[in-house]
Amino acid sequence: MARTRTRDEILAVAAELFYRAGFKGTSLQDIAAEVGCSKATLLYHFDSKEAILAALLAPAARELAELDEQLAGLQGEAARAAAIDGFVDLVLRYRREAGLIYHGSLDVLLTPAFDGVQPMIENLCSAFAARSTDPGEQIAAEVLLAGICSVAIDRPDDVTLRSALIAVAKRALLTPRSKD
Amino acid sequence: MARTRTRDEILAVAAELFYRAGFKGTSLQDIAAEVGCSKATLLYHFDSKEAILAALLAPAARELAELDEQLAGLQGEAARAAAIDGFVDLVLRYRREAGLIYHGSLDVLLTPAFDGVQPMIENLCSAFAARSTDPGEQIAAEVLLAGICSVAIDRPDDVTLRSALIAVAKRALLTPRSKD
DNA sequence: TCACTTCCTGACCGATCGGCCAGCTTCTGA
DNA sequence: TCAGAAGCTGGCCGATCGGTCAGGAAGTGA
Repeated sequence: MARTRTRDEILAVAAELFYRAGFKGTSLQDIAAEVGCSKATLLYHFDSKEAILAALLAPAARELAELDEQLAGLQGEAARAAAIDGFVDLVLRYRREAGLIYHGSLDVLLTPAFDGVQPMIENLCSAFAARSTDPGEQIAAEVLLAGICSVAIDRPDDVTLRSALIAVAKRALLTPRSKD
Repeated sequence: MARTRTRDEILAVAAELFYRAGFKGTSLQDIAAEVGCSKATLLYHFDSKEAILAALLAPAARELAELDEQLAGLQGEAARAAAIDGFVDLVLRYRREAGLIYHGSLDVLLTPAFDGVQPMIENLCSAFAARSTDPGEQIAAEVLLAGICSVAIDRPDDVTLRSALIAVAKRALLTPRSKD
């Protein structure tokens, strides 16, 4: 049973700073100053700066893995619809983490904390594209994935944002293309 | 008349490294090593690391300003159509720079190099939304802007990519909404 | 009370960072 | 030919970085 809330505060502050200033652009001292403790305190609670990042991402990655599992058995439009709903909800629950993925530099993606995430994002993309191999559909899926992550951060109104995100995704991805 | 191509090489290498590793994650020594010169050579050609970033962004920012001007007199669907075409073409011409905007950390946006860019992006967003103040339309516009920037980098095939980006943007943004 | 655990910290470390500077080399045009 | 400009560099600087460590304070339960 933790006796203090310092660990949680570190994570909350780090999430904000990593998002704003980037992982590399945020120093341990930055985090410590914001929390109101020493740098050594951060390193008492976490092994390293990357361990902070990993701990930050763990809950979101866990839920992404669950979504990944749900989608694994689905094909075509069923996969797409489930992916859109699931992903939008996930992004709304983990706004900073999602922003880190798409607003963070690519070097963050190379850290061990992201090891399992990349394949799941690719699976998600495949589901967004209804398992199509058509380049146009794949590109559309990627646009929507990236776009949803990018705009989720700054809008406080979950209800409007959620319905708008789902609506735009469906318009972009669900429009009948049987005439192509 | 420049006697060497060193300055251009610095810019090309910096564009790639800033994109991959972020501005803060790329050191002057990283750039110098890749170019094959000394760090001091970089600083002979550019006043500072940020001056490199500014020089990098200048051409893209110039063209963005031109697009901004073209769009200024347009309303509604005309604004939207012109914005989509213009922006997609701009992004395809400046893939790394566009990636820097959306794949870079927010602290890059706070540098003087980006001073004039932010308002233009907002204008572009307004044009994508056909000047609508409806939150759903604004959100859709932002999703598409971010998404287009995010996927432009890694696809070599301009023709397929261009038509796909324009198509997804129009589907997402142009679908009749008179039934709402 | 006291041994142990948890929590925290100042001081320190070696490495890296952006940038400066004196000086050398190469090129150019009068 | 030569003065000046352009181009480049090794060595250096102060600042910052992630991380280490010995030690102190607070809490806990026997």
